[in-house]
Amino acid sequence: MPELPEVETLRQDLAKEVVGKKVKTVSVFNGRSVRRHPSAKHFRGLLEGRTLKAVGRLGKYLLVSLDNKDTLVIHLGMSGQLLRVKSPKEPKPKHTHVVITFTQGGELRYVDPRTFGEMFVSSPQPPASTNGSSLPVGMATGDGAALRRQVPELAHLGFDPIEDMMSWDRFGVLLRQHRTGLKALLMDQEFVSGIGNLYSDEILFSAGLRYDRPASGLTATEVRRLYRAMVETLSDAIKHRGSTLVDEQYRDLFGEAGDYQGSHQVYDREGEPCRRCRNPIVRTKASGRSTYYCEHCQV
DNA sequence: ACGCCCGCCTGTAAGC
DNA sequence: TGCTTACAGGCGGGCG
Repeated sequence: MPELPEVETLRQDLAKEVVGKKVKTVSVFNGRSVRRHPSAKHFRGLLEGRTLKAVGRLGKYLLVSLDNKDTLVIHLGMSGQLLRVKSPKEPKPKHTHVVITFTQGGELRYVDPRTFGEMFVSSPQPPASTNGSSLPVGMATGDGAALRRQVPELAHLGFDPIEDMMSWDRFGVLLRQHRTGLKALLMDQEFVSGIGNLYSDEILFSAGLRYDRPASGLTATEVRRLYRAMVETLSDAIKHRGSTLVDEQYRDLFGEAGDYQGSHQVYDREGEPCRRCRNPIVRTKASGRSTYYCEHCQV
């Protein structure tokens, strides 16, 4: 389940490996992976001949800038993987849905068993029209706003917790606008983008807050703890190149596993002792998702 | 506004 | 052992 730290790790790898490369051919083996396009041929046409200029990220979305102002958007969904391969002769894993070959040699492969992920080429919104008032309330100025103009399909996403820093006061104002439970709000991509089931549980443990605390009811101290926990947990996970769980298929661009799973405090640790107070970690259901927390450390 | 459920998918694992 | 069932969950949509 690639979330922000895993996607950021891939972004860094891609920036080193594919920027400057020119797309020679695109092969689509499963049209579902490019379902936003009328046809696989349409997708190929927008990509072939283009040079990759830069790799950005917004929440869980990878944004590969092309030399004609278009952007190749990649979302890994639940089980998506990107693999950099030196030789086309290397055996293709099952569920390889898209292969991009470069004129300089080598391939970028998109593998996705559950096909929840997707790739599409996006064109920037023509200027003129609206002002910024349609942007989400949480939007910081600068990069995030520019990315949203560059990729109109992602305009609904909330602020990126790593790219769009903000003051505690501002974060508190945003929290007070929602009566949702904290976990549901952290996972709401229109509020903040990039956090999924695993990191929401880790962040809330780090902040010492329960998953079902109403977002609008936090004290100033708790707002600061939550903001700090969010930024630090995600940053630590990026430093460790993300989480690869036993039954998860997340791998980096070279097929290597992440390293953060050993640092998990609560996720997938039902019944195991809390690393802080030794009480067993509790598992429950919240909005249909497995939720792990410590009854003693989180209030 | 918000909580909750479904459908989309496949691989894995538990249950009978 | 072999079949069926449950579970994993990102996201969009729908319903109460």
